[in-house]
Amino acid sequence: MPSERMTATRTRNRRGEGAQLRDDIVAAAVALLDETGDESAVTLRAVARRVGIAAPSIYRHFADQPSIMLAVVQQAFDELNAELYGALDVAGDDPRTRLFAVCTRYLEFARRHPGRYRTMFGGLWMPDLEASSLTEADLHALGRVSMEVLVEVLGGCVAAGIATTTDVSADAVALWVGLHGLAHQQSVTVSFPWPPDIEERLVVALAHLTDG
Amino acid sequence: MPSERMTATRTRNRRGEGAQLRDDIVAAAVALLDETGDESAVTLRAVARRVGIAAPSIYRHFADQPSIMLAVVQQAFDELNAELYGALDVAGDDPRTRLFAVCTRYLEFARRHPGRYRTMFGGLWMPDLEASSLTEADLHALGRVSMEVLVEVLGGCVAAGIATTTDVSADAVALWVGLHGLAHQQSVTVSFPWPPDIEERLVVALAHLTDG
DNA sequence: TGTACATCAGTGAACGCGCGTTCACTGATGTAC
DNA sequence: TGTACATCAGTGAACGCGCGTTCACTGATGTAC
Repeated sequence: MPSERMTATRTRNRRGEGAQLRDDIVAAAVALLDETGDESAVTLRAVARRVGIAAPSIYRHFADQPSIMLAVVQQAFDELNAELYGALDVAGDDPRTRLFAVCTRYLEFARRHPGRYRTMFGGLWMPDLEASSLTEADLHALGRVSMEVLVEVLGGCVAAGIATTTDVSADAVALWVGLHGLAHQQSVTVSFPWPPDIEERLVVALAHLTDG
Repeated sequence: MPSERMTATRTRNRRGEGAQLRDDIVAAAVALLDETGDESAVTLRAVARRVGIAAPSIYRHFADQPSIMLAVVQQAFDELNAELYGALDVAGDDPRTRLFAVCTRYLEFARRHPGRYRTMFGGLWMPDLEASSLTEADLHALGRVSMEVLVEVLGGCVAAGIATTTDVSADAVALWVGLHGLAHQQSVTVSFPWPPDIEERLVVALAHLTDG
């Protein structure tokens, strides 16, 4: 009889496959975050219950509780980056289509995983930089891919003559700011009196598109 | 000897002036939030320690712990609204100046009170609507003033012929989204590679200004 | 003016809870000889 | 092929802590008579 009520029953991993549990722990933390939308619900013990293991078992794979959250965030950024590249792959050659494909996919990610999005950009998981093994460069690297993709699609519009941007990288930042504002607010509130074309309005303005 | 170590010593209020403590409690909660930047640091007991009272004394003024947070958020929105009206009062008549005065003031508020800004728009304090006395209309009312001010200054630019907006209220929402994205990210990270003119870039694009 | 009393502002002790973390351990499984 | 042993994956009990909340209370202060 386990001392904590568990929501799952696991069979122990074979020798040499203990690392599998690490992935299960992160997945359970993500599930808790998505379901509750509340970062503080992702406690070490709640994660352990979810996975179906005893709480101390987590220490074989993570140094402490914040490390779990950090792993969740890093994985979430990887997923977001993959989504954006995926949108590019499917989008074809038209620069306007490519721009909107990326922006829409970004917003969809936030809508589909509001808890994760809020956590990624909420700053609460941010490690004490001196206490952690992460460098500030690592942190910036997490979001850099999104920015690179935006620079690429925005540059495509400029090259095609449908956007009047003179400083692509600065306007890519402005575009990201707009996307982030919309994504964040949508990840917080379900009911908000949005204009129906808020996304297009935002992207057209920030990308300085000249051609409908 | 008090049972909890306190950081302040208070003299008890005179009869009939007990309501004063309510303000002190909210002020202490705000101070904790501003200092730590962490909503979860604002516990009932931490607030009591900060005020210099015993923890149960709070129940004379708040039904429970979330009610404190709710009061903090409502007061913060009142402050933001006052700031925006204050910026309008000082700005004079030039519509471009008025637009930038409001936007700049909004961003300054977020930079000056990052913890409060994050809490206001972070959604975590949001009450269970059925458990709370607040209606959804009350919640929307909190942010409506900012939007009205934006509509006003944006409308002023259109009337003066320096902005090519056809739907002022929809573009005011888009402008707010941009401001919020910038304000939020700045309230989370101190080091971010912003273009130096990010604010102007954002406002000019989203307000569709035509004249430098 | 004096006194009994009601009210008000706030206290102190205690409760049960979930948390992160530690420690010594258990039992299955692969490996060396 | 058999067996001793090292390693690995994970456990169970316990710890101290801060939390939100409850309860019966205390002591000062204003008020009615």
